[in-house]
This record gives sequence, structure tokens and C-alpha cells, in this order.
Amino acid sequence: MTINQARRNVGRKTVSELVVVRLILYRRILRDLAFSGTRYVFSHQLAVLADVTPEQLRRDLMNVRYEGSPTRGYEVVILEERIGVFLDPATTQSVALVGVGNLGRALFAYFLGRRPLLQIVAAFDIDPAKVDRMINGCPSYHISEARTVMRDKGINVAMIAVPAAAAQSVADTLVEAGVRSLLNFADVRLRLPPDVYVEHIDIGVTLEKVAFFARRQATAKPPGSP
Amino acid sequence: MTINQARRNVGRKTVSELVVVRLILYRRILRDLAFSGTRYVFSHQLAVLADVTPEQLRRDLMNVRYEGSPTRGYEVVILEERIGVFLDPATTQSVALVGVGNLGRALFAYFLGRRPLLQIVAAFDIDPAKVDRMINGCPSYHISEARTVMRDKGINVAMIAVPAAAAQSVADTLVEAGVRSLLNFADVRLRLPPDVYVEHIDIGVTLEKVAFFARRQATAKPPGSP
DNA sequence: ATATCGCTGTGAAACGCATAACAGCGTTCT
DNA sequence: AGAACGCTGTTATGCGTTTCACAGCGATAT
Repeated sequence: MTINQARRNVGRKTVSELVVVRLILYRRILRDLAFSGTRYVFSHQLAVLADVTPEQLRRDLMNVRYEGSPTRGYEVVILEERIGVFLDPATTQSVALVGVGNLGRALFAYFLGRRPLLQIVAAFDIDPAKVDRMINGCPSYHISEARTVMRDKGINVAMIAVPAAAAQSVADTLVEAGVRSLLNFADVRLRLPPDVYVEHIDIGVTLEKVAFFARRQATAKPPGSP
Repeated sequence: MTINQARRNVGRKTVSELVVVRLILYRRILRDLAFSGTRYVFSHQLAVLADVTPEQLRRDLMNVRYEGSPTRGYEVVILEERIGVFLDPATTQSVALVGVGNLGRALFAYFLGRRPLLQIVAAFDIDPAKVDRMINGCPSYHISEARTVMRDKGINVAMIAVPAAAAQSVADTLVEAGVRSLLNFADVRLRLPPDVYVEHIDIGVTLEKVAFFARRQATAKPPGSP
């Protein structure tokens, strides 16, 4: 019933969802570092870039089978690769996008050529004007074709970018069509079977949260506190 | 240095960031319920809608000064109002949006008339073709005018929807211009003074996370576990 | 009138996560 | 060569959050 209950089994150990997220973040940073030509990196440097403490970073890396050198730190490309091994894929994964409105198109633009391993290969909508076309080089279908398309293209991940009122029904359809996990941008909490993984990005709530903390009194933490 | 360190003082007590987020969520759900004509609601019903346990919901509500009735539950409009009192505002808050690309425009559409208390009153960009115009009834400025505009309009919250490479410099400019807290959509961890509140919405990492859990073995939890 | 029921509010326990603390070790400096 | 340094991997501690468990109580039913 807890939100953070999804875990990963590796060998005997179980790994928290928070750790998974941070590992993904580390890997992206390492990619950028490698791209910019950096060879080695220390835990405290990487920690700054990821906005975590060095201790936490090292603790997270305990899950990965790779030891850094006390004098050089971690070798960037190798660490990136080892994290990749831990996180599994190497195999590309196909993603569906449901809802070709403003947000949907923004998401398309966002992922255009960005992550080669995660690719949007199908779009869905109910608006006749938006289906059976190409959008950024990706075919769009009516939602009723979900089952067929998912099967044919081997899709098991979907993003939902439809109005809140439609989200639950869309989600049900997707799960029915074989989707294993969802990223939902609509501001409704989806109710789905426990074996389906759902992540909510609730922009409205998040902005309210940010606005809330803009009103708070300055943090009582003095500048030079260790 | 911890991520979840921001807290709120009320009376003597201090309230966790997680609680604040959930209260915001409860309030939105209560609004919807009120709109649909519901008068009373029990903790277990509200808990389902918010995807939390009833115990946690009740515990969160301990921070709000309002007691429900054992027989009727909570009165929807009153509880909504009391949460509002706790969360402070009632006063409208002005928000700036930096970056009028695909994502920026999607955010505009998303907030169009949605939250009357949070309103986007200024947009910024560096592209000459996008500044000094009206976008969805909102004026756009060159980022160099940030300081003046923020002061004149009393803005202390901003959303960043610019490419990763530009995000840190934009954030510095905004903070310099008096912005107290930020919602960042660029996939870089921003480094800012400790009295500035920053929230990251990292769509790339989040999608990778979702994809990761699509690959995991089905949860070991049997359907009818209490 | 009394008993029963189901919900609320809350103290107390359990759990998970982050932080602190330390042992080990390769390198550099004296 | 020996000592000192700084970083890593890991164990232990502490803290915050969630979950459990129960007392209290208004309403309804008998």
C-alpha cells in the first residue's frame, strides 16, 4: 500500500526505489562527463553534480560491481557502463504516448533523439484530426487500436498526457492492452492493479509546493554550517 | 544538505515537506469533490483518491485545526478551507515562466485559468522572435529585464523550461532578480544558495525509472493481502 | 435506556533511509 | 624507506516517516 514499495531484486539484495532513481541520475551525469572528455571523477565531485552527499553516492554505488581507486576516483566510462549493467537494459525499450495535445507535443520534442534507449514509437489520441498521421516521424493511432499496436511493437511503457477526466479510462485501456508501467501527467491519482507500476508527475501540485516554500521564512541554517 | 530539509513552522511544530505535498493534494481532491456536490467524506474514501493509507491521511490532518465527525466524516468544503488556512495563501501569487519553447507553451496551456491563485504573469526568453509579444494573454520579455519585471510585478516564483545548457545561468539570473523558489524542468541539478528553494521535475530520469520498473518481475504481493 | 457499530484522533512501535564514523590502501612527500 | 595524506568501501548510529493499535465518542438500533 506504500508508495515506495517497488523494489528490485539483485542476487539476494533488494534495492530501494530511491536508489534506482539516483543511479539513473548518476548515469546521465556520467554520460555528460564522458562526452565532455572527463576521464576520472571523485565521489565528492559527482555528488555535487547530483546534489547528494558523497557518502550517499558511495553507498548507492555499493550496489554496482565496481570499485574506484582512492587516488584517481572512478573511471567515468566504466562506472557508467557498470551502472548500466545493474539497471539492466542495453536493450532498447519502446514507449507509447497517449494524448497529442500541447503537453504531448512538448514531450515529443523533449525526447527527440535524446535517449536512444527509450524511444517513442507510437502516439494515441481520440481526436480524429490527430490520428492516422505522422508526428515527429512517429505514427499516431486511435486509442481503440491500443491492443494491436502494443502487441505488434512490443510496447510495455506509456506516458499519459490527456485531460484529467479521461486519464483513468485511458489507463485502464492501456493496462488491458498489456502496458506494464505508466508515467501519468494528468492530475488524477490512477487506480490500477498492484502489478502495474505508476509514476505521477503532478505539475499543479508541484508548482503549488514551490510557491508554498517561496513564502516560508528563510531557512534557519547559517551559511557556514558543516 | 538533505533534499527533504525544507520545513514549515506552525506554532511550535515543524511539518515535513512530504506532508505539505500531501495536504496540497488533499485540497485539490476536496475541491473536485465539492465541485461534484459531495458534502461529506470519510478518511478511507479520501485516502483512496489520494492513494495513501487512511491512517496517514488522518495523521496529516492532525496539522490542520479541524476535527471530523465519527459518523459523517469530514465536511468537504470546511476541510478544504482549513487546509487552505494552514497552507497560508488566499493571496494570489504571481509566477514567471522562463523559456517559451515547446514545453513552455505546454505549461501555459496547462495553467490556463486552472489555478486562480497561481498565475503566470510574465514569460521570458532570449530568442528575439519570442520576446516583447503576448503569449496566451501574457507579456514576454527578454531575460535581461528579469530584475525590473520581477520587482514591478512582485514575482517570487519561477518555472525554468530552457535547454539544460542554459538552465544554471538562467537560475542565477532569476535568483539575482529576487526569485525565492524555482521549479526546474531542465535536466540539470541546479546549484543555488541554500535559502532558495528548488524543485526538479526531471522527465528523462522519471521515464527511465518507469521503464526500469516495467522490466521488473511482478510484485510478490498476492492479490488479497491485508 | 442501553448496547452496538464504525469512524476519528493519537500514543507507541516498526521500519527504512540518510548520516556519521572508521578501517583499508595506494600514492606522494620527506 | 617511512610517514602522512586523501579517497574509497562498509559498518554502525540516529532520525524521520509510516504503520499499528487502541481509546473515545456520536449515532443508530434494539
